[in-house]
Amino acid sequence: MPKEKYYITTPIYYPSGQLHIGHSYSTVAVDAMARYKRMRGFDVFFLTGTDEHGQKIQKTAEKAGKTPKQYLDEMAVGIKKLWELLDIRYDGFIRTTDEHHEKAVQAIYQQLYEQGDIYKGSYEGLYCTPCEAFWTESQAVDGHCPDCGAKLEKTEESSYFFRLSKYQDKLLKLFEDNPEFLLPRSRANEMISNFIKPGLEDVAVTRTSFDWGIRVPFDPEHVAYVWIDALSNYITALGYPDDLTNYNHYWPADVHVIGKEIVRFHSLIWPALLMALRLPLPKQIFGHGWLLFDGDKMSKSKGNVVDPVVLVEKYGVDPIRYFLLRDVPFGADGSFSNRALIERINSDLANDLGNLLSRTVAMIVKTFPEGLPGEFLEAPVDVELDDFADETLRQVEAFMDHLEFNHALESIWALIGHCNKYIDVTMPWILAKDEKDHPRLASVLYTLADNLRRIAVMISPFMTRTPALMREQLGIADGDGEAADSMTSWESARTRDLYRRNPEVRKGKPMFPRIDIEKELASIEALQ
RNA sequence: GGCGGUAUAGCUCAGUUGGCCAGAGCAUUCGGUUCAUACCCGAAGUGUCACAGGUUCAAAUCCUGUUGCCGCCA
Repeated sequence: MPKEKYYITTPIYYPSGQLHIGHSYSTVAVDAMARYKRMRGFDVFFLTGTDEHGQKIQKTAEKAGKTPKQYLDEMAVGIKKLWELLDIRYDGFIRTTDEHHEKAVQAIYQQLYEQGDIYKGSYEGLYCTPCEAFWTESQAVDGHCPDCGAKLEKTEESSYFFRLSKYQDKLLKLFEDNPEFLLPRSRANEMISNFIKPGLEDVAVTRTSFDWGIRVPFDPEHVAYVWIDALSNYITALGYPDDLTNYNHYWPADVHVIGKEIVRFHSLIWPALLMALRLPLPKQIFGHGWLLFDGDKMSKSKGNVVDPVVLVEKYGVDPIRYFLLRDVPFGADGSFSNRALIERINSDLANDLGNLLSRTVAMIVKTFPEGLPGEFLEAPVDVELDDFADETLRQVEAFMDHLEFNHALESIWALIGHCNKYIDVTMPWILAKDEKDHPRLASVLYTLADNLRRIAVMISPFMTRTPALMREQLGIADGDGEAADSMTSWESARTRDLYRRNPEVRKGKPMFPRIDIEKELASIEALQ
């Protein structure tokens, strides 16, 4: 049976500056989902990339004394390095300056123009001369530029428009017929009452005020302006319109994961564009919240941008991935702070998971240096813990269906808590004292080790290094191959009692050393 | 200004269609334990559920108004 496909995307990021923890957040989330689906046997295509045109890129490059292309090539290298650092395993990385993409965008413009979905008009707005940018009435601060503060002038510019208004009724129907098309649900209400119902206006899709962009084929004075160029990446990355092999296989996307600031473009303009092109629509758009810093929006001007590279170097990939996915309810805004991060690391990773592994392995090594014996005496508490793990797995799967990463992790940690409690109840250190209790002790330790094995599988979509570290100590083979797969695949988490007899258990270093929070915060403070 | 969202323990948040003394995790305090990364287990809490009215036998949950914060306004 051929595998079912799963196509998931991140936004394409705008590299006018270094990416921060907020970008990492979207990408880590998509990576976790992609890893999960791969483990569930899907044929996954995970797309990410960069949006490389526009005036801001042009100016940033100029300031750096580089050509846009030079500048962008360097940025793209940096971004790929960041994803490598965070163990992001994407299948495609599109740059909107890729030759294929540029040609595809031109073809799309041409088609839309020919069929009358794009027409010539003029764009009126408030223009800021120093910034060379247009602003709307509402964006302007007292008639002045919100960026530089210069006085704005009313200006008109010739522009081509996309007939968004024509698709108004179809869009309304789309939202009404598919309550899961745009999540969270509140965003859909916003789109309907804020935009669709008052009446959609056509959108300007070309500019003449800058030239770092894709030339519009039917009018060389104009370059493509963001929407069509950026949004179409989701299909051009699959080869559309020339090479349809991947496109036919993967499109439509199963989910576009985006930040809430671009919900409007993805849920209105993008479907309308696809309708105009007579292509299938994505199944779902998920607009997640923002990662705030101490409750404040991150911005360069505030100087509170959190650099993911620094965090990973300091604390490791898995703690950062864990924090992002656990602490922030996907969909709502979350808050990053050094204190919150360290508290999570200490309580969840060091105390709960790390210590559980540590105490289990230590007892096995101490009492059964030759490995767990084949004969042991099972008790109802053991079965009860295994049942709990079964239920945990079911919950994790249900939560993942709705991209509720934080809840999935919460469930797994409830199982970890249950294991710690199980140790208290069974009191293995007492059993160790008397040799005649050793069969019972073997069962207790076996139950713990087997559940740790299952936990290692369940956390695999979220944490990329920890499962291997756990298996190493538990004496479970890792890596590819059937032998390893039987203990590490998602399906193996469904099955209990897989942990072998006489494993080569060895004590390792603590996976997550406890951090002295006050000292750590003080040293961070000192750096600033 | 318009539309929408949100306001619950020190912190981060759950609270389904209104119904037992309002919950979880973390942090705090106390007790237990000692296999373990001074960890784990247990207990104790603390709350005018933003404010003011209203509907109801009954509201954190519905309605109205006010205030704070947030997003969007092509």
